[in-house]
Amino acid sequence: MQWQLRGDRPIYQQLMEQLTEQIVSGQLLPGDKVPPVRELAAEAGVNPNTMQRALADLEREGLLYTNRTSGRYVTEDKSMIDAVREQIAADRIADFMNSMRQLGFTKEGIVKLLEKSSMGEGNEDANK
Amino acid sequence: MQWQLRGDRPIYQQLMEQLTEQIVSGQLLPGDKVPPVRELAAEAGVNPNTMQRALADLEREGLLYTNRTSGRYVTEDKSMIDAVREQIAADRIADFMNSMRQLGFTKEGIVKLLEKSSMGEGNEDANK
Amino acid sequence: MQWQLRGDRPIYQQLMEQLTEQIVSGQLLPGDKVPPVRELAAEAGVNPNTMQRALADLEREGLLYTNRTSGRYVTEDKSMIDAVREQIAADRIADFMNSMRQLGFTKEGIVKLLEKSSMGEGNEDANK
Amino acid sequence: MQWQLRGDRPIYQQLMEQLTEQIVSGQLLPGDKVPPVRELAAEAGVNPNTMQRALADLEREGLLYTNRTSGRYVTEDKSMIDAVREQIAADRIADFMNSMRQLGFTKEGIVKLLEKSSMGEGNEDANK
DNA sequence: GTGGTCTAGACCACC
DNA sequence: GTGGTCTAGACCACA
Repeated sequence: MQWQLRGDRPIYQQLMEQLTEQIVSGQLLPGDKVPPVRELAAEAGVNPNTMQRALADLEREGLLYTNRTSGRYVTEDKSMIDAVREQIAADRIADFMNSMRQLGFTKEGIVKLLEKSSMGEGNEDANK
Repeated sequence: MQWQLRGDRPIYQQLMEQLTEQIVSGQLLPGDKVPPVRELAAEAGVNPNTMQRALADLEREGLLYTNRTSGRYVTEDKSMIDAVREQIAADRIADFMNSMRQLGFTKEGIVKLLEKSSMGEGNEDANK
Repeated sequence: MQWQLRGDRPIYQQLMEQLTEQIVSGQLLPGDKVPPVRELAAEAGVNPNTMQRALADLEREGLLYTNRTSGRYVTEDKSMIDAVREQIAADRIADFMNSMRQLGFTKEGIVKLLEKSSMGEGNEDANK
Repeated sequence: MQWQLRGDRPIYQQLMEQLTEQIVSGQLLPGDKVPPVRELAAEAGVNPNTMQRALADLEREGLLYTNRTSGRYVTEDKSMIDAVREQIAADRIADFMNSMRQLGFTKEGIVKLLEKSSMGEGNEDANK
């Protein structure tokens, strides 16, 4: 996994976001084992405590669970993962719409532009 | 005008972007006088040289022009402003679509969500 | 404030419990300023980070809130404090009842003994 | 029998308490033979000397007696067992009441809560 | 080898 | 001076 960290926001937050993206986008599937804290920390180039905090916070959110001695796993509650994905999508849509409106576009105008735009194929299952 | 500057990218670039946004969103109209460099620089809390560079670059792009004796003005070439707005919009749409696709959404799914979303009223004139 | 810490459970948990007791018992009133993290940490003889964690967790629970530069305060939501007190009371009652039942007492027998027992005066307001 | 031992208090004390609980709760009846020291020690995972001390102390209290040739037995003096149970109950009640009063409850409030609480059925015979 | 906790010490933003 | 974050390094329980 590749990590993109910037100094302008708490690192643990960025780690949480990127791990969440891995989960909601299906790169980490329900029930999958998450690599050990120390391994992820080394990968991301952060202190193990920082990664630990990110994982613990995701656990409080319900996206992960810990099996004390065997490691951390992605939740098997697909509806929770779906809910998180829908929330993230809603946030991004709101940001996007505001940004476009700032440029003087209306909702209808945006939809028209979007329909003309090209895009690679997504996962149909995600659009329930 | 309120300026949002961050230390992770060239300041003059951010100034250019925000001035461009002012122009394409109609907060600065074609032919409007742009405030003096020193005034803008003070407002933004940057060195006048930095603001000067941003304005000069926008001038090279054609969005501004200088009347040596009376100051800087927004271009009166509306088609150029429109072209810039369309370019910015296209970039934002591409970013947005990629980001949504990463979450597992298809173009059709995104359009559906967008149509359901609420948004304040935009300027119809902007959607030529 | 006097702190009682034992090595058999996480310290931050014990700190949370004792701070919670301070709040639900009215020794810290709604809106009261909580002493600075570093001061509490020194008082309790723990690392500031450990006290910080306890306070941050209480904040997530809603018992405290932070005013970024001026310090931490007890929530002014009295109903939340009441809810916590009722929960703690319910837990203690359950433990007590189980322990007494283990000794062979029935609920009626326990109530009878309790009525005979002596106790200092409590705060009537707490028994709404 | 399952033993719960912690490192923060003398082991023999904890053994005494748990054996006493067995007796006053009727899991060991008056006149019952107590298993051999070595067996109990093995069960509890403690040194036989430690278990021996616990049993000797209970014997001094009168809850056990030794028949030099056939082993240790629970006392047949039911009134002594009852007295011990009442003492333990009184202690637990006092602790409980203090703890609840600390939360701001009055004796009357506690009794009310207790009456509302649910509890499995106890042994009526124990409430003389 | 796993996650969990704790300490010590540092730096930052904010006002 | 306040809370917030991060690093480095250590120790623990558990299986």
